[in-house]
Amino acid sequence: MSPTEDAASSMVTLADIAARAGVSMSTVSRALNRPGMLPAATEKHIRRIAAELGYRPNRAARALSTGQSDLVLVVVPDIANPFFPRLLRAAQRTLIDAGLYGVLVDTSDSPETETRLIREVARNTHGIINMSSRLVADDLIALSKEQPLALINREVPGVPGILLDAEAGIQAGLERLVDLGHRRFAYVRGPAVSWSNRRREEAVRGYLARDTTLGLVTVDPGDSTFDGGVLAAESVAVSGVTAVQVFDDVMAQGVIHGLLTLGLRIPEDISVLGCDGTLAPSIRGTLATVALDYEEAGALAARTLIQLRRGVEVPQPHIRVPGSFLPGTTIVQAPSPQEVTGVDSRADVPAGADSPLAATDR
Amino acid sequence: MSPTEDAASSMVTLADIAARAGVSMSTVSRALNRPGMLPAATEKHIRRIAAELGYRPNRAARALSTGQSDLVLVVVPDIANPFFPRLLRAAQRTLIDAGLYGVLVDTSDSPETETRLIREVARNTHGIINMSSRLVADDLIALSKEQPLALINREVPGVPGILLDAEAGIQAGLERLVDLGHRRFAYVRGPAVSWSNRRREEAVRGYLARDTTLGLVTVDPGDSTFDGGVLAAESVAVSGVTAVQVFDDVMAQGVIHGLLTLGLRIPEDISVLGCDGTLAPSIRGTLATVALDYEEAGALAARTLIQLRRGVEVPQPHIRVPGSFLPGTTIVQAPSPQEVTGVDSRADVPAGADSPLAATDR
DNA sequence: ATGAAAGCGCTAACAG
DNA sequence: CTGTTAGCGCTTTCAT
Repeated sequence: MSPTEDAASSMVTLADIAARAGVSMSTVSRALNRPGMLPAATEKHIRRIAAELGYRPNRAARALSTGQSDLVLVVVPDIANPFFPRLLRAAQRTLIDAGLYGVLVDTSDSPETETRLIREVARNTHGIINMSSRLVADDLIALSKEQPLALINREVPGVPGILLDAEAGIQAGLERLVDLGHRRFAYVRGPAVSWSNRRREEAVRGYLARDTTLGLVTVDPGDSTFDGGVLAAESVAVSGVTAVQVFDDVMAQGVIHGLLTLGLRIPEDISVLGCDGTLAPSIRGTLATVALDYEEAGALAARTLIQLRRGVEVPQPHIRVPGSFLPGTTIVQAPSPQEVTGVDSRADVPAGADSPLAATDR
Repeated sequence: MSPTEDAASSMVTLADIAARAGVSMSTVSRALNRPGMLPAATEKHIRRIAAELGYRPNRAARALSTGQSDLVLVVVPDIANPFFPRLLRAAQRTLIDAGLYGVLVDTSDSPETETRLIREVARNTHGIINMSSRLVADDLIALSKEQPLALINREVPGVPGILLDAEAGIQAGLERLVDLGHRRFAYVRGPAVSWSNRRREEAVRGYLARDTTLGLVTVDPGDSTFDGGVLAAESVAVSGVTAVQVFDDVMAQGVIHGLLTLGLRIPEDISVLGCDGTLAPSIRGTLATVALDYEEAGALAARTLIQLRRGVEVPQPHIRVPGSFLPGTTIVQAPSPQEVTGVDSRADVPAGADSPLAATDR
């Protein structure tokens, strides 16, 4: 059979059912939307007829009447960034199960576009799931006062947020590295504006601070891409570290590529730890990384939003979904001590061609 | 400023503008929706007031009145499959520019779910973009009679479709391989149901048929994943080929992994050519592949749908968007002839552990 | 327990 | 050229 009813039956209206059942429209409406309000017999009768006729509510009419849409705006800076698809999938499935529909909007990483599109689209939605928003906190707070708003990877006071927190995974990875004899580490940064980046650097810094014999160098590439990683590799190479934690997997691939090009061996000379687990399904068993629970986080965001739509106060506004260490072949025993070179300048230096020098900062 | 108007002003209605402008609602409606119908002066005046008040149309009301929604259903088998995000992004941007909104639905690769969700959601949308649909042709034909329908990677008679056609890229890649001295090739298949897979195999077969000295072996893994690729590697290894075209990049990574595990060298012993270019932004410069133009295809699908919504007959129902060969380090000179082993069984054999034997089929 | 009726915001005849 | 009017399909008082 055809996947939708034919044109005629898809236009079945409450009035049609009412006529057929010999009751009024309001009765039909009640039977369908307020289970238990009517005598069980009539309710069942009406529901049967509705089913027979293949009735599907006209959402626009309902929205107009109630002033409440079943549309949820889902905002993403870049759908093609492998960080988002699994989140989207989980959120979308949860929404569908609740009878809600997600309108997907890609903001091209631009706060202006984000503002414009939200303003344009949000008029006709009820609820927003905003992933890795590029807006400033104040805008998000203001937005959350107009409409239910659930954030992903933003920690804004008073606004519910789901946080994909790599800390535990990063620290487990670092622990493994320390056990393997590594003492000098680099962290290659991601986008400065990103909550994830700040959080990850904190995690690295926090873990290494436990032991004063451990050293950290941070590298600030211009660009959080594969190419940025390639560039960052120069700084990593001269920094004398034996292990590097990179902001995400794509950059980590760039770092590896860059290090190999510079004549270093991976992992013999330098161990590399990525983050996100986005490449795992495609290129398994190579890059050690931190796997994030996208399914859980996406579903949580949707569930939070559904609560907010219902007017339920969300008790715990910020939920952290922990990531876990995913071993790989890019991590091995630290090279023997005499091969390790120390560095001791102090300021962070961008990994540009001119100043390919990284610096210790603790 | 806040990204949306405040609650009060976001509820500005046509009547408000009419009152403020001292005209009737219909005049306002005309000024806003039928540019040029009114005297330029009044139109401008009304538009100014509307802008001042921060008017945003209530789409539900408009939909109810016109019987036409500005929602477009976008159906995808699996958002997390890297084949789709860039298509989605392009389609979504084109839709937004046309004032339309995409409701995203993921069918979990299941035709049943696809049918159910389309039936449920399509009632309230006008137009469907269906990517790599799992439905049978008849269902799609039926669906296209109820609502504008644009397909991606499905070739269904009478239904407009955009086809990401890897043929040209595959053939350019094969040509390169032939120039490098390769004579015996394998094709590792993707999902049997997939249009892409059939088309790609055809492309390989068609190209190699030009020269009777060229041989082809096909391998049928159980599963179109990284692991399927690993399994397929066994058959590839024993087939005596020196070059292999794999259905897609993810499987190609699996094949490479499998071949390496079996002790073969890549690319010295076997050259590998992937397809899709999905891994290119993350792992550049390694896998030779066929880059597809997702941006063009996604935009074309959206534009086609927009035409259909306007009642415009689409002249050329099936548009092929050609892919192009993307060189990589997995392709080199064929090993010297004496190293090459021939195979000459004839039937396709699944690449299972029990029968790790591939077969020549032309 | 059920029906009648008003109205959500907008569009589209139909008048003037 | 512009205003009046009647719905679109549904929910929701308010009566009965």
